[in-house]
Amino acid sequence: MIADAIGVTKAAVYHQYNTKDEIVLAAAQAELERVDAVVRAAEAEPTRAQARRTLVTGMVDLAVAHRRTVSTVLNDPVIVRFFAEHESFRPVMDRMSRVLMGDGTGHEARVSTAMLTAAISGTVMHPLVVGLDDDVLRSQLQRLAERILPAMNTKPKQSHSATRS
Amino acid sequence: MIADAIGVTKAAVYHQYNTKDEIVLAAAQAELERVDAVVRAAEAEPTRAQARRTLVTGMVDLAVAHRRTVSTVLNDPVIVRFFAEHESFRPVMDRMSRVLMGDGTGHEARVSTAMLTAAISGTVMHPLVVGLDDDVLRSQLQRLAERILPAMNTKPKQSHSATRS
DNA sequence: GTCTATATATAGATAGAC
DNA sequence: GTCTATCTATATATAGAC
Repeated sequence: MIADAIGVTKAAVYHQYNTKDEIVLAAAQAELERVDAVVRAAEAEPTRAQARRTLVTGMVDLAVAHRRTVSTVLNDPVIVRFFAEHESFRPVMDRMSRVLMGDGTGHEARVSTAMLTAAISGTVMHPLVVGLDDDVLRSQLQRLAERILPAMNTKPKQSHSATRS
Repeated sequence: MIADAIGVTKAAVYHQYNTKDEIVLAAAQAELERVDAVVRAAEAEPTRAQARRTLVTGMVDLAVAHRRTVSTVLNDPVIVRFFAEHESFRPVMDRMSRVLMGDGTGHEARVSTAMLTAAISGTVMHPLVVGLDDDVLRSQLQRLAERILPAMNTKPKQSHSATRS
Protein backbone atom coordinates (compact mmCIF):
# COMPACT_ATOMS: atom_id res chain seq x y z
CA MET A 1 0.00 0.00 0.00
CA ILE A 2 2.73 2.41 0.99
CA ALA A 3 4.82 1.58 -2.08
CA ASP A 4 1.84 2.08 -4.37
CA ALA A 5 0.88 5.32 -2.65
CA ILE A 6 4.29 6.89 -3.25
CA GLY A 7 4.71 5.32 -6.67
CA VAL A 8 7.71 3.05 -6.13
CA THR A 9 8.16 -0.68 -5.70
CA LYS A 10 8.08 -2.50 -2.38
CA ALA A 11 11.78 -3.22 -2.69
CA ALA A 12 12.49 0.51 -2.69
CA VAL A 13 10.55 0.90 0.56
CA TYR A 14 12.42 -2.02 2.08
CA HIS A 15 15.67 -0.31 1.23
CA GLN A 16 14.74 2.54 3.61
CA TYR A 17 13.28 0.35 6.34
CA ASN A 18 14.25 -3.20 7.22
CA THR A 19 10.95 -4.38 8.68
CA LYS A 20 7.32 -3.48 8.82
CA ASP A 21 7.69 -2.63 12.49
CA GLU A 22 10.30 -0.01 11.66
CA ILE A 23 7.88 1.61 9.25
CA VAL A 24 5.06 1.71 11.79
CA LEU A 25 7.37 3.10 14.46
CA ALA A 26 8.64 5.81 12.14
CA ALA A 27 5.10 6.76 11.18
CA ALA A 28 4.06 6.97 14.82
CA GLN A 29 7.15 8.83 15.98
CA ALA A 30 5.85 12.29 15.06
CA GLU A 31 2.58 11.69 16.87
CA LEU A 32 4.32 10.32 19.92
CA GLU A 33 6.50 13.41 20.11
CA ARG A 34 3.47 15.70 20.04
CA VAL A 35 1.90 13.80 22.90
CA ASP A 36 5.19 13.89 24.77
CA ALA A 37 5.35 17.68 24.36
CA VAL A 38 1.87 18.06 25.86
CA VAL A 39 2.74 15.79 28.77
CA ARG A 40 5.98 17.68 29.44
CA ALA A 41 4.15 21.01 29.42
CA ALA A 42 1.66 19.60 31.92
CA GLU A 43 4.38 18.19 34.16
CA ALA A 44 6.00 21.61 34.28
CA GLU A 45 2.93 23.24 35.84
CA PRO A 46 3.26 24.24 39.50
CA THR A 47 0.06 22.61 40.77
CA ARG A 48 -1.65 19.35 39.98
CA ALA A 49 -4.87 21.12 39.11
CA GLN A 50 -3.08 23.28 36.56
CA ALA A 51 -1.19 20.28 35.23
CA ARG A 52 -4.46 18.48 34.60
CA ARG A 53 -6.00 21.42 32.84
CA THR A 54 -2.95 21.91 30.64
CA LEU A 55 -2.94 18.23 29.79
CA VAL A 56 -6.63 18.08 28.92
CA THR A 57 -6.46 21.24 26.82
CA GLY A 58 -3.39 19.97 25.01
CA MET A 59 -4.83 16.53 24.37
CA VAL A 60 -8.10 17.96 23.11
CA ASP A 61 -6.20 20.24 20.73
CA LEU A 62 -4.08 17.34 19.54
CA ALA A 63 -7.00 14.97 19.12
CA VAL A 64 -9.00 17.48 17.10
CA ALA A 65 -6.07 18.52 14.93
CA HIS A 66 -5.17 14.91 14.14
CA ARG A 67 -8.50 13.16 14.48
CA ARG A 68 -7.73 10.06 12.51
CA THR A 69 -4.22 9.47 13.83
CA VAL A 70 -5.00 9.93 17.51
CA SER A 71 -8.05 7.74 17.25
CA THR A 72 -6.09 5.01 15.48
CA VAL A 73 -3.17 5.08 17.88
CA LEU A 74 -5.42 4.79 20.94
CA ASN A 75 -8.25 2.62 19.64
CA ASP A 76 -7.15 0.39 16.79
CA PRO A 77 -6.58 -3.02 18.45
CA VAL A 78 -3.70 -3.88 16.11
CA ILE A 79 -1.85 -0.63 16.78
CA VAL A 80 -2.63 -0.72 20.49
CA ARG A 81 -1.16 -4.19 20.79
CA PHE A 82 1.85 -3.16 18.73
CA PHE A 83 2.66 -0.30 21.08
CA ALA A 84 2.01 -2.38 24.16
CA GLU A 85 4.93 -4.55 22.98
CA HIS A 86 7.21 -1.83 21.62
CA GLU A 87 8.77 -0.08 24.60
CA SER A 88 9.05 3.54 23.45
CA PHE A 89 5.35 4.21 23.65
CA ARG A 90 4.20 3.15 27.11
CA PRO A 91 6.31 5.49 29.24
CA VAL A 92 4.67 8.54 27.65
CA MET A 93 1.20 7.10 28.21
CA ASP A 94 2.08 6.22 31.78
CA ARG A 95 3.23 9.77 32.46
CA MET A 96 0.03 11.08 30.95
CA SER A 97 -2.08 8.90 33.24
CA ARG A 98 0.12 9.95 36.16
CA VAL A 99 -0.62 13.63 35.57
CA LEU A 100 -4.35 12.94 35.49
CA MET A 101 -4.42 10.58 38.46
CA GLY A 102 -2.09 12.51 40.73
CA ASP A 103 -1.49 10.45 43.85
CA GLY A 104 -4.74 8.58 43.48
CA THR A 105 -4.47 4.89 42.67
CA GLY A 106 -7.99 3.79 43.62
CA HIS A 107 -10.91 2.74 41.49
CA GLU A 108 -12.31 6.20 41.03
CA ALA A 109 -9.04 7.68 39.83
CA ARG A 110 -8.43 4.81 37.43
CA VAL A 111 -11.88 4.83 35.88
CA SER A 112 -12.03 8.62 35.55
CA THR A 113 -8.62 8.71 33.91
CA ALA A 114 -9.51 5.90 31.54
CA MET A 115 -12.80 7.55 30.70
CA LEU A 116 -11.30 10.96 30.06
CA THR A 117 -8.70 9.49 27.72
CA ALA A 118 -11.21 7.29 25.93
CA ALA A 119 -13.71 10.12 25.66
CA ILE A 120 -11.30 12.54 24.04
CA SER A 121 -9.76 10.08 21.61
CA GLY A 122 -13.01 8.31 20.79
CA THR A 123 -15.20 11.33 20.23
CA VAL A 124 -13.17 12.92 17.45
CA MET A 125 -13.83 10.08 15.00
CA HIS A 126 -17.46 9.44 15.95
CA PRO A 127 -19.87 9.50 12.97
CA LEU A 128 -21.91 12.25 14.67
CA VAL A 129 -19.00 14.70 14.64
CA VAL A 130 -17.04 13.84 11.49
CA GLY A 131 -18.58 16.79 9.69
CA LEU A 132 -18.11 19.28 12.51
CA ASP A 133 -15.77 22.23 12.23
CA ASP A 134 -12.53 21.84 14.20
CA ASP A 135 -13.11 24.96 16.29
CA VAL A 136 -16.62 23.92 17.28
CA LEU A 137 -15.57 20.38 18.12
CA ARG A 138 -12.62 21.61 20.15
CA SER A 139 -14.60 24.00 22.32
CA GLN A 140 -17.41 21.52 22.94
CA LEU A 141 -14.96 18.74 23.78
CA GLN A 142 -13.11 21.04 26.12
CA ARG A 143 -16.32 21.97 27.90
CA LEU A 144 -17.39 18.35 28.31
CA ALA A 145 -13.96 17.13 29.39
CA GLU A 146 -14.11 19.61 32.25
CA ARG A 147 -17.21 17.87 33.50
CA ILE A 148 -15.30 14.63 34.00
CA LEU A 149 -12.20 16.29 35.41
CA PRO A 150 -13.53 17.28 38.84
CA ALA A 151 -14.61 13.70 39.43
CA MET A 152 -10.95 12.80 39.75
CA ASN A 153 -10.41 14.74 42.93
CA THR A 154 -12.36 12.73 45.45
CA LYS A 155 -10.36 14.32 48.23
CA PRO A 156 -10.15 17.96 47.11
CA LYS A 157 -6.40 18.33 47.37
CA GLN A 158 -5.16 20.19 50.42
CA SER A 159 -1.52 20.16 49.32
CA HIS A 160 1.41 22.61 49.42
CA SER A 161 -0.29 25.61 47.81
CA ALA A 162 -3.46 25.37 49.89
CA THR A 163 -2.51 28.34 52.06
CA ARG A 164 -3.01 30.75 49.20
CA SER A 165 -6.25 32.78 49.08
CA MET B 1 -7.89 -18.67 12.45
CA ILE B 2 -11.46 -19.74 13.03
CA ALA B 3 -10.93 -23.12 11.41
CA ASP B 4 -7.81 -23.72 13.49
CA ALA B 5 -9.54 -22.57 16.67
CA ILE B 6 -12.36 -25.09 16.31
CA GLY B 7 -10.11 -27.80 14.90
CA VAL B 8 -11.47 -28.23 11.40
CA THR B 9 -10.31 -27.21 7.93
CA LYS B 10 -11.21 -23.96 6.20
CA ALA B 11 -13.34 -25.87 3.73
CA ALA B 12 -15.56 -27.09 6.56
CA VAL B 13 -16.11 -23.52 7.73
CA TYR B 14 -16.89 -22.43 4.17
CA HIS B 15 -19.53 -25.12 3.98
CA GLN B 16 -21.47 -23.35 6.77
CA TYR B 17 -20.86 -19.81 5.51
CA ASN B 18 -20.35 -18.70 1.94
CA THR B 19 -18.23 -15.59 2.56
CA LYS B 20 -16.14 -13.97 5.23
CA ASP B 21 -18.75 -11.25 5.56
CA GLU B 22 -21.40 -13.80 6.48
CA ILE B 23 -19.18 -15.08 9.25
CA VAL B 24 -18.58 -11.60 10.67
CA LEU B 25 -22.27 -10.76 10.51
CA ALA B 26 -23.22 -13.98 12.27
CA ALA B 27 -20.66 -13.32 14.99
CA ALA B 28 -21.96 -9.79 15.50
CA GLN B 29 -25.64 -10.71 15.40
CA ALA B 30 -25.88 -11.67 19.06
CA GLU B 31 -24.23 -8.44 20.15
CA LEU B 32 -26.41 -6.34 17.87
CA GLU B 33 -29.53 -7.92 19.36
CA ARG B 34 -28.43 -7.07 22.88
CA VAL B 35 -27.91 -3.44 21.90
CA ASP B 36 -31.28 -3.43 20.16
CA ALA B 37 -32.97 -4.71 23.31
CA VAL B 38 -31.48 -1.88 25.35
CA VAL B 39 -32.53 0.71 22.78
CA ARG B 40 -36.07 -0.67 22.66
CA ALA B 41 -36.34 -0.57 26.43
CA ALA B 42 -35.23 3.05 26.37
CA GLU B 43 -37.64 3.99 23.60
CA ALA B 44 -40.48 2.55 25.66
CA GLU B 45 -39.90 4.96 28.53
CA PRO B 46 -42.51 7.70 28.97
CA THR B 47 -40.15 10.67 29.17
CA ARG B 48 -36.99 11.56 27.34
CA ALA B 49 -35.08 11.94 30.57
CA GLN B 50 -36.04 8.45 31.65
CA ALA B 51 -35.26 7.07 28.21
CA ARG B 52 -31.77 8.50 28.44
CA ARG B 53 -31.15 7.07 31.85
CA THR B 54 -32.39 3.64 30.82
CA LEU B 55 -30.19 3.73 27.75
CA VAL B 56 -27.06 4.77 29.61
CA THR B 57 -27.59 2.19 32.34
CA GLY B 58 -28.21 -0.50 29.77
CA MET B 59 -25.21 0.40 27.65
CA VAL B 60 -22.92 0.55 30.66
CA ASP B 61 -24.12 -2.89 31.77
CA LEU B 62 -23.61 -4.26 28.27
CA ALA B 63 -20.20 -2.68 27.81
CA VAL B 64 -18.93 -4.03 31.12
CA ALA B 65 -20.37 -7.50 30.61
CA HIS B 66 -18.88 -7.78 27.12
CA ARG B 67 -15.86 -5.50 27.34
CA ARG B 68 -13.88 -6.86 24.43
CA THR B 69 -16.79 -7.26 22.02
CA VAL B 70 -18.39 -3.87 22.59
CA SER B 71 -15.07 -2.13 22.33
CA THR B 72 -14.22 -3.94 19.09
CA VAL B 73 -17.59 -3.31 17.48
CA LEU B 74 -17.49 0.42 18.22
CA ASN B 75 -13.76 1.18 17.93
CA ASP B 76 -12.00 -1.26 15.63
CA PRO B 77 -11.66 0.67 12.33
CA VAL B 78 -12.06 -2.48 10.24
CA ILE B 79 -15.25 -3.54 12.01
CA VAL B 80 -16.61 0.00 12.11
CA ARG B 81 -16.16 0.35 8.35
CA PHE B 82 -17.68 -3.06 7.81
CA PHE B 83 -20.85 -2.11 9.66
CA ALA B 84 -21.05 1.29 8.04
CA GLU B 85 -21.44 -0.58 4.76
CA HIS B 86 -23.64 -3.45 5.94
CA GLU B 87 -27.15 -2.07 6.41
CA SER B 88 -28.47 -4.02 9.40
CA PHE B 89 -26.25 -2.25 11.88
CA ARG B 90 -26.72 1.48 11.37
CA PRO B 91 -30.45 1.75 12.15
CA VAL B 92 -29.88 0.49 15.68
CA MET B 93 -27.03 2.94 16.23
CA ASP B 94 -29.12 5.75 14.79
CA ARG B 95 -31.95 4.98 17.17
CA MET B 96 -29.51 4.92 20.05
CA SER B 97 -28.20 8.35 19.14
CA ARG B 98 -31.76 9.57 18.71
CA VAL B 99 -32.68 8.59 22.25
CA LEU B 100 -29.67 10.45 23.62
CA MET B 101 -30.04 13.53 21.45
CA GLY B 102 -33.81 13.92 21.71
CA ASP B 103 -34.88 16.77 19.48
CA GLY B 104 -31.48 18.41 19.59
CA THR B 105 -29.52 18.43 16.35
CA GLY B 106 -26.99 21.15 17.20
CA HIS B 107 -23.30 20.95 17.97
CA GLU B 108 -23.72 20.46 21.67
CA ALA B 109 -26.11 17.56 21.32
CA ARG B 110 -23.94 15.88 18.71
CA VAL B 111 -20.70 16.18 20.63
CA SER B 112 -22.20 15.11 23.96
CA THR B 113 -23.81 12.09 22.36
CA ALA B 114 -20.61 11.13 20.58
CA MET B 115 -18.63 11.60 23.76
CA LEU B 116 -20.98 9.57 25.92
CA THR B 117 -20.89 6.68 23.46
CA ALA B 118 -17.13 6.85 23.03
CA ALA B 119 -16.55 7.16 26.75
CA ILE B 120 -18.58 4.09 27.67
CA SER B 121 -17.23 1.85 24.93
CA GLY B 122 -13.65 3.09 25.19
CA THR B 123 -13.25 2.98 28.94
CA VAL B 124 -13.99 -0.71 29.39
CA MET B 125 -10.90 -1.82 27.47
CA HIS B 126 -8.51 0.84 28.77
CA PRO B 127 -5.28 -0.56 30.27
CA LEU B 128 -6.03 1.23 33.55
CA VAL B 129 -9.24 -0.73 34.14
CA VAL B 130 -8.59 -4.14 32.59
CA GLY B 131 -7.96 -5.62 36.01
CA LEU B 132 -10.95 -4.00 37.70
CA ASP B 133 -13.86 -6.01 39.01
CA ASP B 134 -16.99 -5.80 36.86
CA ASP B 135 -19.16 -4.44 39.68
CA VAL B 136 -16.71 -1.70 40.56
CA LEU B 137 -16.19 -0.68 36.95
CA ARG B 138 -19.92 -0.65 36.30
CA SER B 139 -20.78 1.60 39.22
CA GLN B 140 -17.94 4.03 38.54
CA LEU B 141 -18.79 4.20 34.85
CA GLN B 142 -22.42 4.80 35.68
CA ARG B 143 -21.52 7.62 38.02
CA LEU B 144 -19.26 9.31 35.48
CA ALA B 145 -21.67 8.89 32.58
CA GLU B 146 -24.24 10.82 34.59
CA ARG B 147 -21.86 13.76 34.63
CA ILE B 148 -21.95 14.01 30.85
CA LEU B 149 -25.66 13.37 30.55
CA PRO B 150 -27.01 16.70 31.86
CA ALA B 151 -24.85 18.52 29.33
CA MET B 152 -27.17 17.27 26.63
CA ASN B 153 -30.13 19.33 27.79
CA THR B 154 -29.03 22.85 26.93
CA LYS B 155 -32.62 23.97 27.07
CA PRO B 156 -33.95 22.17 30.15
CA LYS B 157 -36.94 20.56 28.49
CA GLN B 158 -40.25 22.28 29.07
CA SER B 159 -42.23 19.68 27.15
CA HIS B 160 -45.53 17.83 27.64
CA SER B 161 -44.89 16.53 31.15
CA ALA B 162 -43.59 19.85 32.47
CA THR B 163 -46.82 20.66 34.31
CA ARG B 164 -46.21 17.90 36.81
CA SER B 165 -44.88 18.83 40.27
C1' DG C 1 18.00 4.37 -4.57
C1' DT C 2 15.33 2.00 -7.45
C1' DC C 3 14.47 -1.78 -10.30
C1' DT C 4 13.15 -6.98 -11.53
C1' DA C 5 12.68 -11.34 -9.85
C1' DT C 6 11.89 -14.55 -6.46
C1' DA C 7 10.59 -16.75 -1.92
C1' DT C 8 7.47 -17.75 1.87
C1' DA C 9 3.33 -17.49 4.42
C1' DT C 10 -1.36 -16.51 4.89
C1' DA C 11 -6.37 -15.22 3.73
C1' DG C 12 -10.24 -16.15 1.11
C1' DA C 13 -12.32 -19.28 -1.52
C1' DT C 14 -13.84 -23.42 -4.82
C1' DA C 15 -14.01 -28.42 -6.59
C1' DG C 16 -14.79 -32.80 -5.84
C1' DA C 17 -14.05 -37.19 -2.97
C1' DC C 18 -15.75 -39.74 1.28
C1' DG D 1 -20.25 -32.16 7.12
C1' DT D 2 -15.73 -32.78 6.70
C1' DC D 3 -11.85 -33.93 4.08
C1' DT D 4 -7.78 -33.16 0.45
C1' DA D 5 -6.28 -30.47 -3.10
C1' DT D 6 -5.95 -26.44 -5.58
C1' DC D 7 -6.40 -21.45 -6.94
C1' DT D 8 -5.77 -16.47 -6.55
C1' DA D 9 -4.34 -12.47 -4.27
C1' DT D 10 -1.73 -10.18 -0.92
C1' DA D 11 1.83 -9.14 2.88
C1' DT D 12 6.44 -9.44 4.10
C1' DA D 13 10.30 -9.66 2.78
C1' DT D 14 15.44 -10.88 0.20
C1' DA D 15 18.88 -11.08 -3.76
C1' DG D 16 21.16 -9.10 -7.13
C1' DA D 17 21.29 -6.04 -11.39
C1' DC D 18 21.50 -0.98 -12.98
